[in-house]
Amino acid sequence: MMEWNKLEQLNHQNVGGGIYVKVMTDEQMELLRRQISVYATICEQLVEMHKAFAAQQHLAGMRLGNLYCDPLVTAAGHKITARQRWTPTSVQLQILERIFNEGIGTPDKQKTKEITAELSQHGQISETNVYNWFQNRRARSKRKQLFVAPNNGESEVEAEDESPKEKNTKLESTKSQENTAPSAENLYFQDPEITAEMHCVD
Amino acid sequence: MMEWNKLEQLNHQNVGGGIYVKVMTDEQMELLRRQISVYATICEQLVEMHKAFAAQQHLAGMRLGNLYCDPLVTAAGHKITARQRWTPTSVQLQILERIFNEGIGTPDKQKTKEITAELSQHGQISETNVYNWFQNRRARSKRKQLFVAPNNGESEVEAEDESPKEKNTKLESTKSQENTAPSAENLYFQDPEITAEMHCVD
DNA sequence: CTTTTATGAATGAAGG
DNA sequence: CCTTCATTCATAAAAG
Repeated sequence: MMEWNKLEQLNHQNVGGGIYVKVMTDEQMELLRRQISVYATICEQLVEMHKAFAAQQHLAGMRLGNLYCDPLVTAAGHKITARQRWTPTSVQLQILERIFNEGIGTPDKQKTKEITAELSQHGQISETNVYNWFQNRRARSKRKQLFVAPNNGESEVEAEDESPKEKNTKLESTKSQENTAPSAENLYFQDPEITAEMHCVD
Repeated sequence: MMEWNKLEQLNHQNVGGGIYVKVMTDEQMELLRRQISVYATICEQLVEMHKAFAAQQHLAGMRLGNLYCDPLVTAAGHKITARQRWTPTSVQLQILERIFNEGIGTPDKQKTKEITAELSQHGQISETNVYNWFQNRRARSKRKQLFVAPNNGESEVEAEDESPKEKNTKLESTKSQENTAPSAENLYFQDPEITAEMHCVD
């Protein structure tokens, strides 16, 4: 497969002392991840299909057992495609949190650059990371309030909270879009449990 | 299996200009090849098995075709979960992506209608969806550049791109949309290039 | 090691 | 067109 040959030729980098190593860009990494993932999905589909056929008629003759058990595949299959993600260091987190609180919440493009610059002194980080962080922080902070607000207030339910329980409720804000699937499917949606399972499947 | 996060930590190399890139050792490369080839083999075997079953009896009910062609059907035979919002099928995505790249970026009212018409042959979709998609695609592609642009360039690490042609590649065909469980069947049949490469892996 | 939770990232849609 | 919000997905970290 040429792809790798090409890779080899194009991605040899002379690192410092004159040693050549293979280098992959994020894009290439992503491509690989996708390719593998495609196979993983195909395998799953085929396996399911086979099960269906086999069950439908007791053709237990051809077992897939050995295929499933291949050490290289089981469990490893999908993990391979795992993708890395940024994780803020505690220092970075403190700073971000501080900025978020004092901050007036809306870090514009310029501000983002500054923040990124400051944080990069404490570890790897990119502007995108900062951008996403604030985006998520804001969204989640807001969502938390929604769970507290609906309550008449007074009493006690202490703000703080994080009561993890109700947090994951299903806001069934199903505003159906034009393409929502047939009504029957909606039933599935009502039950968080099932939904969760389905997510696991894919 | 090998974790990428670890890879990232251990294999980040500071190449010349201070840019970090991911590096793979020959062993890791080899491991990847083996893993991919395992999938390739299993897929082939499963396909063969399925053909055998299918031929053996015309199971009208479960057509292989349906599974492969309907992007909405997921692997496990699980019904598609109703979505709150439109999600392009992989076929639609490919087309959109293609139009975006070749296209001159500004789909006017008329153009949008045409595109919508074409895409609706591959799944539910509305003009609004198309409109939003291009809007977002453009905006994000642009933002990404801004985040990257400030980069002084320097070592332009790696091969990647720079295909002299144009910068469409650069945009973000890069990391993108692939979060959704890839509809394997579609990619499989529609991207011969990838398929071919993978078969050569071993 | 497996399950659960927290959270980084992706993306359709809405606002301005 | 650009920015922001809402929702979802995947995964690192934490819990069991």
